[in-house]
Amino acid sequence: MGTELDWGQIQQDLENTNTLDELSGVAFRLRAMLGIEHLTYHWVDGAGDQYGCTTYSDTWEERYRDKNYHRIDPVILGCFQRFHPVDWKSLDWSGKVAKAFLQDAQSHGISNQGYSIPIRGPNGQFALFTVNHSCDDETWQQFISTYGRELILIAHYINRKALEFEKERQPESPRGLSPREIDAITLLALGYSRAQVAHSLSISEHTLRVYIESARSKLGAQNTTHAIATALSRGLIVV
Amino acid sequence: MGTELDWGQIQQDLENTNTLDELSGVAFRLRAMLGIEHLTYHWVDGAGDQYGCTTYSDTWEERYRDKNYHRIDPVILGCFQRFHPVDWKSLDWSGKVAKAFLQDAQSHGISNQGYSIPIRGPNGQFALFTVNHSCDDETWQQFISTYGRELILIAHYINRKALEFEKERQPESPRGLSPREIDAITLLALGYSRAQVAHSLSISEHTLRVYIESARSKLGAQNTTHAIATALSRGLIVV
DNA sequence: TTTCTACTCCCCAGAAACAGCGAGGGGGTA
DNA sequence: TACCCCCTCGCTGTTTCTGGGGAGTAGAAA
Repeated sequence: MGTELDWGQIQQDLENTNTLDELSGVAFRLRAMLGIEHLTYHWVDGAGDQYGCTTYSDTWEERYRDKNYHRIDPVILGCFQRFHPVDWKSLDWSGKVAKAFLQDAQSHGISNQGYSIPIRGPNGQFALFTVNHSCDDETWQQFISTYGRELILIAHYINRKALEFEKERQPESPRGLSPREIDAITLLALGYSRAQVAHSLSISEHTLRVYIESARSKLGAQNTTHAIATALSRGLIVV
Repeated sequence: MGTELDWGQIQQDLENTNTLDELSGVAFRLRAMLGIEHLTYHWVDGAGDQYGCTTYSDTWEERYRDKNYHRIDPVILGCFQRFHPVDWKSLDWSGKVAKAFLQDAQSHGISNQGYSIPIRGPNGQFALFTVNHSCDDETWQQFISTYGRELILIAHYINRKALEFEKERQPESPRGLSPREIDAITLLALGYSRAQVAHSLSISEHTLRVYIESARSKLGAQNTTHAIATALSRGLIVV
């Protein structure tokens, strides 16, 4: 494994990256710089419309998507509730499905040591940056303590780049919700009924419905529950 | 301004920080290390229940809270929609309220140059790390390009510490949901009606209701919408 | 073996949410 | 000034959800 990263080069490299495909090249070059076996940036989208760049095999990538593994992968589930980087060893692999997943992963070339960094952006965006290698625990510990800070920064910069691409992909500007709309759906998300919300906000239930309706249409949601879920996952409201 | 940060010392300092009050000490020491006038970590909570650590005057801090400035502060509004760090100059200060806010801030000792880094954690947590100084544009540019990466890391580590404090404040042990229950509420969160969900899962609508009911009671939720919001914010389902 | 949990199905009546309509006042922006 | 968005209130009927109840299977855990 190398000893020091050339940040000028990394930033230059990212600067010259203009498409998602080119990001894969960055992944491979970073892998070489770090001297590890695998490196992945994975934008996690609940709908399964996920992408990123990886040095894993295409086979595994496809399999992961086909099997909807992002719903059971302990790495994703664990990181989703954490802020700090996570060593795979500290995750919960006790479940039956988790064990089967682990076995399947290893049979597709995923190494035993892993370290994943959760990254979050606006509107509830969530991504994972992962380094993966096969070695003993001590060597791995050494690697993490040497490169821990650098890995956080790499995760940050790659995500920044990915968000740029995303912005180009969907220039739709999701209009924000008005304060009253936010109040309304926040209280609904807290379990209040319409009547209770209307009372809390000191407005009539009819008025309340107008807010819910407009929030729903702004969010492109099918129904109230969908609107709440959308607002939550976009980070428009906090419960 | 200094030239190189001693990360060992910074991490040690954070390690020894066990309360929110002690975090203020860290802020002052970091300010000295960076050789700037002000430094702020600010946890932004939609409900206004915000806290953090700052080297700003208590007067300004109180005023900020009293006036609910977090609702109009262009720094917060701007950073909330961005991922990358933001120089205050690139924000939109054109509004009337924004100008008044800026003037008020400067009359309370806030310097002209500012650089804010948005940070996000699980469950929609959002915080800002800001450095503030008075100097000309060129000097400031120099400072940012020298310390940009370090500032990102400082923001990361302080936020990690703040989240630890927060977790101590509200410990909870959520029982997991069964696979069928997860399927059910996930589809509901995606906007499906009961009938559609039942059809998708190839079960009767009656059965579906049992799942929703049991999920609701496990989550301690008042109604279906509440259950979905709870599951989402606990990271039990992903949409 | 017993016990527990997960999964499946069924009934009913009342409460709540839904969809779509219209209308007026206030405030800021162009 | 005109325009747009936000906030507020109103009506009606239809669809859906809610909250009780009970009951049987299979598999895993104790």
